[in-house]
Formats: sequence, C-alpha cells, structure tokens
Amino acid sequence: MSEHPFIRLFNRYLREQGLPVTHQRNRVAAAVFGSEDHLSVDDIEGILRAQDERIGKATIYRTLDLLVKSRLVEEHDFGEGFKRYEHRLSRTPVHQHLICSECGDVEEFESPEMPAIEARVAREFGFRPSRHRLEIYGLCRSCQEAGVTLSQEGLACPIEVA
Amino acid sequence: MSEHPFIRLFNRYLREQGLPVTHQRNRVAAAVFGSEDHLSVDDIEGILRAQDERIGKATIYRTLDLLVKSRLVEEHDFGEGFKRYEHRLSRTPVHQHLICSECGDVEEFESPEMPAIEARVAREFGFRPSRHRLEIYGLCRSCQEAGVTLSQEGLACPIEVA
DNA sequence: CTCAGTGCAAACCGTTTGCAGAACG
DNA sequence: CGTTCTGCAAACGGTTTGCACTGAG
Repeated sequence: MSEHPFIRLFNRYLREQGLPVTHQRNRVAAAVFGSEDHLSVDDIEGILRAQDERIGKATIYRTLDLLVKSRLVEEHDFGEGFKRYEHRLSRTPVHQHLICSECGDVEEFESPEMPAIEARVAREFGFRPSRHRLEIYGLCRSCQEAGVTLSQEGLACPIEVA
Repeated sequence: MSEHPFIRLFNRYLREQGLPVTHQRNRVAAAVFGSEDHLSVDDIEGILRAQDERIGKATIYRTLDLLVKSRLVEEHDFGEGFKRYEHRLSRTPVHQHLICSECGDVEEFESPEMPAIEARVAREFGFRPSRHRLEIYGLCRSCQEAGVTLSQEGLACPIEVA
C-alpha cells in the first residue's frame, strides 16, 4: 500500500510532527509525486477524480501546505492568478523556469551561474539568500514555428529600453 | 499642470491609442511616477487620498492596466497575494529584486549575467526570451543584525538538498 | 453631442475558515 | 476515547465587471 517511496518520506514527516497519516493526505501526495508537471489545485482535483477519489478542495489545500512545509513539494506562482505545485524529487536539484507567454508551457533549465549571483549579493548587500526564483518569459520553439509573434503595444518611442 | 514630464509620455500614449486623457488617469499616473517604491493598489489609493483625491479602486486598476500596456510601469507579484507597481523611469535599466522574507523589504540589484543566461536558453532551447524575473529571497542585513533566523521546518533528513 | 470613462456595488475566483461529523492513534 | 482531520458551505480579499451617470473631445 505504501506505493511511492516518497509517500513514506511524507508519512515520516507527518509522524515527526505528531500529525495523523490519513488516506486523503496520501492520495493528494501520490497525485503530486506521480506527476512531473507543475500542477494546479484543479489539476490535482482532476487526477483524484479520475481515480474515483472524492476529496474536498479544502483538504487538498491543507495537504499541499503540509507538503510544502515538509519541503518535498515546491509552490510556484507564474502570475496566472493561482498557484502550481511540483515535487522536488527530480534529479535536477535547482531548476529555473522558461515560460511561454503564448501557450503557457513551462520548461525547466538549470543555471549554474545562480550560486555566483547569490554570493555577489551576499557580499554587496549583506543579504543572506535562502531561495530564489528565476523565470524567463518569451516564446517557446513550437509557438515561434507556428508563426506567433508577441504583440508589443507600448509607446512607439520608449524613453529607455532594457 | 503637466507636472511630471512622464505624465506627458503617458498622455502621448493615450492619444496614440485614441483614448481620452482624464484627470483621474493623470492623478494615478502621477502617484506612481512620484514614488520610487513598489506600490500596491492600496498604497496608491492612500497617496491619492492624502491629496484629497477620491478615485475609485476600479479606476485605479483600469489605469494601471493602461500604464503597464504603455510600458511605462511594471507589474510585480512578490507572492503576497496582491500585485505591486513600479515605474520604469529610473536610471537602472534592468533590475532584479532582493526580498527579505522577514520584513518584506525589497532592494534592487543589477545582474549583468542575465543577458548571457538568456542567450544560452535561446541557443539551447530555441526559446525567444522577452522578459525575465529574478528574485532572491532571504534575510536583509538589518533583520540579520536584529538576530532573526529563518525557521526551517522541513524533513530532518531531506533526500536531496539544492 | 457622442462615446468612452468613472464610481459604485455586485460578481468573480482562488483560497481560507468554521463547524458538525468521521477517523486516526 | 480524545484529538485531529474531513467535507461542506460560507467567508475572505484582491481584482474585475455591469450599469447609470459624468465628462472628454
């Protein structure tokens, strides 16, 4: 019954915190661990419904809080008006996101230059970094091949351009 | 009356789009251009109220949409549950954010390595970048000096660490 | 004068919360 | 068995929208 080995990690976390291990918690965790995507709460609800699991949205939110606190899952906000969740069990330890403004597709990439950037701000600003977020928005290959161009509605002659 | 020269740019944008230049639009724009901070809609409402301007929230939101479209203003989401707005008229052309998880303070820093990163993902993924976001969360100098430490509630023995 | 903008209040929508009943330990 | 969880539905809070009225061009 302890399907995914990661479920066991989650259960260990729950026991460490003195929290009950429940059927619903494990089903929500299994849904997240079983996907390599960035899932919205609706996605998770859909996965569970497809398994004939009728788990309330509130429980899904409450379980995701626990998964995030356990650090087994990461929360993302890509500015869509809702959050997405992704488990942290892939091989790539740090990953950044490439987000297509047209189709919304998210690819991951590594950026080996991040540690150097963090070290620099630590030195220059006396800032102690704990986590970061690097997202590049633009057009993915397939949208470019489909001939999509991003509309640019700004001032004809901007004062200064990046 | 055309106080800030940037207001004129905004008015030019409005005329280019065939949209009316109104008192409210200019007051909202002036509030944003007159501050170097990252303003929430409530902040803007407060600034306007302090000037005895009674402008509805809906109008503020609608005007911010126009300012963002004109590319004179940037929208940010620091995961607080609401958006913040900042004009793009400072000397620093590209700026990244250093966000203190304790006091919420936001500092800006430049990262000259971004163009190289963007060039790399363009090459490796066939992705065409249009804009990016780099945010580093952690503890600012003053919170460290005040003795604050970030609580770490995750699993005692994480599977893999970044 | 006409058409778009404004203010108000209601609608929206993702998320959170309160509470009665169910489950874990 | 006591304590925590679950599901439901209502509450929440930032943002958006519908509509009668005002104001820009």
